Amino acid sequence: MVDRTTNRRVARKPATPSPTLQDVAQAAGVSTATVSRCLNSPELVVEQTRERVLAVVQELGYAPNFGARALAAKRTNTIGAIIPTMENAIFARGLQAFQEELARHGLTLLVASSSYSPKLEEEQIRTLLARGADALLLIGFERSARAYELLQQRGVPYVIAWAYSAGSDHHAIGFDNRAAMRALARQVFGLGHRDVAIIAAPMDSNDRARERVLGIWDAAAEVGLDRDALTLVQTPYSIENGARVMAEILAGPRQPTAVMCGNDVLAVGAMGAARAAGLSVPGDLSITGFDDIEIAGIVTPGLTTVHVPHRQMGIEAARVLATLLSGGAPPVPLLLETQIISRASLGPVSGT
Amino acid sequence: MVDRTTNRRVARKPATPSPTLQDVAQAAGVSTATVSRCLNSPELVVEQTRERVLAVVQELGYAPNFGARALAAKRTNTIGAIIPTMENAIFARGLQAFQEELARHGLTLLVASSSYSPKLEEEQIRTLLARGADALLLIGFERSARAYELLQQRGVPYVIAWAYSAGSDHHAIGFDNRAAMRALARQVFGLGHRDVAIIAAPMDSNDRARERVLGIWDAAAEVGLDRDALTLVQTPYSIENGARVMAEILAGPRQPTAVMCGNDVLAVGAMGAARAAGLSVPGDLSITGFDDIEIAGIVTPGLTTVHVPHRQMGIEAARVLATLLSGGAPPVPLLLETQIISRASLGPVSGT
DNA sequence: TTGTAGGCGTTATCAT
DNA sequence: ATGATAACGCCTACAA
Repeated sequence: MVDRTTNRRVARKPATPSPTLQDVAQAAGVSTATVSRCLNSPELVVEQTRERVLAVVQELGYAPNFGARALAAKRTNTIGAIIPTMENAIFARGLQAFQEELARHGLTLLVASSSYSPKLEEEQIRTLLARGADALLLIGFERSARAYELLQQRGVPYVIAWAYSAGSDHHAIGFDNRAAMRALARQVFGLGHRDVAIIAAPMDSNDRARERVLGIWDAAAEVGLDRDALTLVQTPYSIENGARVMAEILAGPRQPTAVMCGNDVLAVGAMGAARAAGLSVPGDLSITGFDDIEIAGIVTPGLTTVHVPHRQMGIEAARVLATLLSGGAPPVPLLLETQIISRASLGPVSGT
Repeated sequence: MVDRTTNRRVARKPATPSPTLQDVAQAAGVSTATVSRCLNSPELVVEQTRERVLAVVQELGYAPNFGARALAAKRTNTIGAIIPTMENAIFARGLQAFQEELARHGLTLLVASSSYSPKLEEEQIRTLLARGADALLLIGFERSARAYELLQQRGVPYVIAWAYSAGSDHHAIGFDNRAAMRALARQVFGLGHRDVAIIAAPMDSNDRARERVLGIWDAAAEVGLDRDALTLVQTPYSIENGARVMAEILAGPRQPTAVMCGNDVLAVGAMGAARAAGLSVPGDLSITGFDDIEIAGIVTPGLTTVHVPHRQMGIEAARVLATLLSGGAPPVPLLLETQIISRASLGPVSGT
């Protein structure tokens, strides 16, 4: 394939196309049906034949053609997942665990990302279904009615993760974003903070972001603070955005004593900006995050945040789908526990 | 679909299966061939017919069946990418850019991860090919001869990224890991460091990791240091591993004045551990990374590292594949420039 | 236990 | 410009 003289690749189409079931069958001296069985229901074929066939399969490096298989069997053993973004670590760990558990059930993962856009998400759902995904993992409840209709109409099982709602009709596996953030906010207010700013992700079309802000407002109300008393800025998740917004807040008229961020990525950025502005954390300013991703424990000071059981969520989600696909009893929505991780970034309001 | 009385999902298979070309054709009063043409070569069908057909397509929410299409057309407009891991941010940005550029060419991305295992990578190659990937993105040169044979035999175009080798037969788009790390190491030695430890990723089956260590050894030799004089520890990429290994080094007999890490993730972990041990960076200990991912600029002190043009690499890789697929001239391997980013984590050796 | 044969939804080649 | 129709590679009753 390579012309060694000029050391340049020779563009040429395959001399050897992929071997097919036919090829294997012929080489093994059996019918295609038998080869197919060897691969899909080995127990139906007698040991001797099976061994011979599998040897040929090995030798030829045969791999079933996915399209053909999907077409004939009407299932692909493929699970599609649509996550808002692959850029930061938020979903990475959960997805990894999801994948590992799927593999344990003989299922393959197909990932797509929606960039937090409902329109794009719907498109991705369509794409994944056309690609033959047998089931889907979706993040959060919020999406167009059309998207839900599409799923129901096609009868595709799906599970919603990263969010939980008690009375929901959907299979869900997640945690209570609002309650978790409320608990954290109580701590913040309990330490005497009253000038609190919120850096959240864009709340339209992101129920998790919204729920978390609601949690803060809940706690604010408990100490008699009006929600309008809290500065609220929305910006897409990224370290840079967190830093930029924090700089803007610090340049603004009201200096908060604490900044609660919608997630760790924003918080880490905010912390960087605060430090760059010469503020000490938590001396001059307390900062909190959400998620407890790896960097939360690495930054200085350590970030006080809410631990989310990402891996467990991924594993449970995979199990739910596996159960659904094998016709098992539809499990009940599962609520996982979160936990406040107290590190140094949150301290009492500085005495003035 | 949902029984509102008990508020429990009713498990049932679709009343409405996905509409097929047939359905559309029938509803529009044309043949399936015409519908197909409307979708794939609209210019071949007269406007009036086309409009009618497309209206029906809309109405029925028709989406072509991927498997059937792949089977018939023998191409999928899908590009497979096999990256070592999705867990950390190393490949995230480049992959995102890759994806965006692919989309611009009407191509879809399919991601698989190999967990840094050559065996798994080969398996993934097989899987992606079976799934009909028209071309592949691979990371680094090192893989089994079998894997390369498979690719050549099938005539599947592929491009290798994150690495570069001058005399290579492969389409590659990357940077010189060895030279880049050598340049950084020269700075380290230039600042007077002689007790230098290396925290690298496992070097078997990871040419990037190996090249980077070689670069350090190159520079060491230039100042008359034997490579054995440098402590070398290998550990998989993760913040936690970086921290653990650093702790071990600090507990060991020889205290380095500088630690060069194979990438930023390890470096950030190492920095955390150093701080936890009460060392000041760079006062007591200098630390360097590689990649220049986001956290490098966020940690305290900022991490001195090598900037890799991830996005550009992703974009160029996508262009190469698009060109290859459209039968264009095979481009020559492309070498991108890296750049040393000097932040605070690297300082002169403390005077004793 | 194994083989035969029909069909899955598209594309593409011929005709018309 | 459009319509028949033969592949494409595999699965799965059904038969033997």
